Amino acid sequence: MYNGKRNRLGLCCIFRDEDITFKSRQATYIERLDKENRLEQISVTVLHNASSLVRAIDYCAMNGIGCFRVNSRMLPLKTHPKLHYALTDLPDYALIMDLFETSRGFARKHNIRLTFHPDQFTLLSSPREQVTEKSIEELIYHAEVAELIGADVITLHGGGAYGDKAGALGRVMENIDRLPYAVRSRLALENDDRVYSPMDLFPVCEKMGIPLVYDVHHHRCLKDELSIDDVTGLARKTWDREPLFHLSSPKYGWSGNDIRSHHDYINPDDMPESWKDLEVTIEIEAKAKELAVSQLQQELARLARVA
DNA sequence: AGCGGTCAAGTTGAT
DNA sequence: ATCAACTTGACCGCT
Repeated sequence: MYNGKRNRLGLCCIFRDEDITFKSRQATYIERLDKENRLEQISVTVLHNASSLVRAIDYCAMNGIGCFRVNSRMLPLKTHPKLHYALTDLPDYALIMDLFETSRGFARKHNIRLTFHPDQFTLLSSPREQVTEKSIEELIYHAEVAELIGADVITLHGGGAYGDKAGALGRVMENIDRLPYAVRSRLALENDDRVYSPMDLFPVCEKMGIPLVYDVHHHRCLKDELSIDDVTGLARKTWDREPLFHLSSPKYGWSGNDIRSHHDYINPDDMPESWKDLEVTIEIEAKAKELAVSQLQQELARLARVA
């Protein structure tokens, strides 16, 4: 860990300069192949991704990065309605499992926390049962990979409000009760920047025993009556393990007309002072990826020396 | 090799 | 009505 601080910074999904990549496949292309070729193409892609995951964790270990968020497309098209497959169907199944096992062991050895953040199509608030069913399937897929590689968090947003926040959150709670243990034990809810503030989500978190991922940038975009330090304290209490927070800086500054889009780097002033000495994981959502994490590590270390 | 159009999926709010 | 934004641009066909 850098500078003796107890918090750890996390890198999200991809690298900017480092030659570590994750691939995906397009459904329309795969669909045109016959069954054998479909599995072959997907297998090669998954093998590449699993190998990149090992390298990503290694990079984090070598660079004092304590957390890595894993791309949801690790197993591309795994939950596609027509193209879905089982890991055991893949020709490179054994190799892939070896690499996942290596990832898990490596992450544990170097104390690198692994997380997931499923995409915007995964939500538990929709009034449409079909959407909910697909979402639960998607969550089960994430949990399957999470078990294999040893990831402990799957972060979701509240989703839409549909003109009735209380009703939507009611559905979220009902649907959390439908989740299998592998999902539920990893699920966390994150405040977003236009619908659900921390204040909106705390009651759900409390009732359901689900931790809150506190995104301070979103909170600055969508304020409620709670201060940053209020939410920091309340969010920490929702975790029975190390809390997970998110941090980013606005691309055009706080006085720009779009404060929501993310900057390439983090302005250290945007890091809440109270976070600096907490034992928490802070995922860095910045376009420059590993360069942004590295720069923030250095800035924070420098500021700590000055102070 | 490089370029432009396209990509499975949901919802919101700006234009 | 269209589109960008959201946790991440990457893929594919054509030249």
